[in-house]
This record gives sequence, structure tokens and C-alpha cells, in this order.
Amino acid sequence: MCYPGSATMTEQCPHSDMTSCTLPSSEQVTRLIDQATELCDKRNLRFTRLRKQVLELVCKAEQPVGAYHLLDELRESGRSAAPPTVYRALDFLLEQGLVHRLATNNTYLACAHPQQPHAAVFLVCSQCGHTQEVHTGGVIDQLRRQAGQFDFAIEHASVELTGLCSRCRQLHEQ
Amino acid sequence: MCYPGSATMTEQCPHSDMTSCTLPSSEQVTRLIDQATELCDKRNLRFTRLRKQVLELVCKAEQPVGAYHLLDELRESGRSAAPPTVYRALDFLLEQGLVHRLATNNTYLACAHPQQPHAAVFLVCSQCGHTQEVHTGGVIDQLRRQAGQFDFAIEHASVELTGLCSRCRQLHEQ
DNA sequence: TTCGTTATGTTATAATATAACATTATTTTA
DNA sequence: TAAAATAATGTTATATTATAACATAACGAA
Ligand SMILES: [Zn+2]
Ligand SMILES: [Zn+2]
Ligand SMILES: [Zn+2]
Ligand SMILES: [Zn+2]
Repeated sequence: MCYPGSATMTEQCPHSDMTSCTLPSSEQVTRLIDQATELCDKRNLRFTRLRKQVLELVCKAEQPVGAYHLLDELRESGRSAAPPTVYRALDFLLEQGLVHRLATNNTYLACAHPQQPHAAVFLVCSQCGHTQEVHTGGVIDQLRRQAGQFDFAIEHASVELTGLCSRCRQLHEQ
Repeated sequence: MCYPGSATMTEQCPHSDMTSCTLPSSEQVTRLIDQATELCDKRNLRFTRLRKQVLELVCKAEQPVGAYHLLDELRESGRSAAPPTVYRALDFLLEQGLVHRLATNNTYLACAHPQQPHAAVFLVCSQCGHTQEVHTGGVIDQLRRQAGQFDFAIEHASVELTGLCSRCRQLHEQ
């Protein structure tokens, strides 16, 4: 996940150097939470304690996390929680574009650019699990055009690329 | 799913007219099975009765099917079957590129062009479930380039576009 | 035929997600 | 403010998807 602020939200995410984002700093998490708070406020939605807590957990995770991992963390935090607890919170966050869900491994990660709705491409490392959200408008536009040729109107694009990340490739080549 | 033979395996699948493929004809199924037989033979792999039967079921389905649906059908056919029965057969077929798995809805569909390995784009109708495999080399190439900018080596691309198919859009607009 | 390998059968269980209904919290309206 | 309506959460049960582990059977090579 790449965090806003440190770079423009264009093609090149700050994530191109992997080290910089393995462990999001507490400031970055705070920033995302602040953005979410503002965004929910604007939309007249309740950013409840539970929803905030789940978003925080997702943000703090250095990698996409599973729902049941979040459930464990909620319980460890002392809160009474069951699967619907976390799934409902995740559903809310997904609807608001604050998190993304990766279909290929059933995990959730914080959106790097929750400001505007967008389709994203995810680079998922099969070795270390590190996952990077990249915004390549060109790709999505091209997909939309191609789908249009088949008279198909895209509602949601799931583009998940699995492979070796830079670091793992280097380690692997040695 | 679009069937080979009726058109070249390029951008435009025969699938662009949806009606032509809702119910694959028995000839088309036979053709796919024959291709699979040949392909396994070439690779010195055993295209066992179970594997053939599962591929047939996937081919005959007019839409991508779930593993447990296949399991039911296997049982209805009189065969003793449990989840591993179908998952193992599906794993084999996936490895050989004879079927694809859709991560967004946990379903399986026969590959339209099992001859050569490929990355494909899937157009999944959220209304009727109809799913079309399209081969737009351009998209995959572009994805590969974009990923390359992040020093990322793609092993597998999952590109699944959910939306309204031509027919459903027409019905919807009225 | 014998042996090693591969595939399948079988039972149990893991992992992911939702249904249904009760309770609590919040907002709206009177 | 009080009552009613709405939204969120708690709670229990269950559905859905997938795999682990070990036994048996089929197959292929020697
Ligand atoms: Zn995003
Ligand atoms: Zn990696
Ligand atoms: Zn294919
Ligand atoms: Zn449709």
C-alpha cells in the first residue's frame, strides 16, 4: 500500500521503493484515518468506533489481511466480536472506497487514495505477500474500451497481478 | 465461453453475439474434449475418466460453475465423489490451462483456447452471470509493461471485469 | 510379476462468508 | 424532552469454499 502525501497520486507510487512502505508509520495511519473521518463526514455517514478500529487495523497491517485475522485482533483488543462484526465493518469501508478486497487471496487492504473513486491494479507478490496498489489510468481506460467493443459496461474491475516483487526477485536470482 | 473453430483466436471472439454461445452445442463440447485429449497425450499426462468427466461438465455448463455444483453433478451421475474429487480434477485442468478459475465468484469455466497458454480478460455479467473470455493481448502486454516499471514480474494475471452484458443492458434500458 | 508412482476414495476439518433475529445506539420528529 | 423511526452492533447458527491426511486402487516401468 502506498501512502498519499509523499508523492503525487499519479502513475508512480512512492511504493516503487519497497522499503519505504513495509511498515506504515503511525503518522501515515493517522493521516488515512483523518481522511476517512473527513470523507464520512462529508457523506453524512457514521464513522463509528468499530469502523474506525477496523480501518486502523487494516492500515497498520503491512500486508493485506484476512477477515478472520482482523477478527482476532478485534478480540485481542478486548472488544466482543464475531464474524459479522468484521464483515459488516469491511462492507462499509469497501462501499466507501476506504479499503479494497483482493479476490485472489481473500484479503483486504487500505486504499492508498480514498479521495476519489477509482479502479486500481494490484501487484501481489507470491513470495512475500507484499501488495502494491498502482493507479494506471491507461490500463483501466483500455479495458473499458475493449469491453465496450463487446458492448459490455464495466461496473467493477478486479485486476490482480501475481508475481515476484522487486526484492523477492533479487533474492531469488542470487 | 467462446469456442474455437468458428473464428480466429484473436481480439474478436465469436462471443460478441451472445446468443450464439449460451448453450454450447454437443459438437463444440466434443471438440473441446478432443483438444484436451490430444493436449494431454502430447504432454504425457493422464486424461482420466474423472478428469474428462469434470471437463465435460464444465464445458456443458452455459455459465461458470462452482466446485460444489460440479460435485453434485458427479454424484448424480452415479460416481462416488467428495470435495477432493472435484478439486483435484479442477487443479489438474487448471494446471493444464483447460479451465480457468474466476476469483471474483469462485467459479470455473472451460478455456476457449486451450492450445497455447495465455492470460485472458473475463467479462462477467453481474445480472445474468454470463461470462465471456476475451483475449486482448494488448491489455496483458500493457499490464506487463506497467508492472515492469515497478520491477514486478507477473506470473499470473487475474483480470475480471464485472458489469452488464449487452443483452442485460438492453433489457435494463427499456 | 514386482515395485514405484500416480490417481482416486474417504473422513475430517479448515477457512471464508452470510442469514436471522435480538439488542443497543443514534437520529428524527412530535 | 419523549416517543418513534432508523441505523448499527451483538449473538447464534449455518452456508459456502477449500484442504489435510491417510487408505486404497490403478497404472507404468523394470
Ligand atoms: Zn485505492
Ligand atoms: Zn516479495
Ligand atoms: Zn483461456
Ligand atoms: Zn447479462
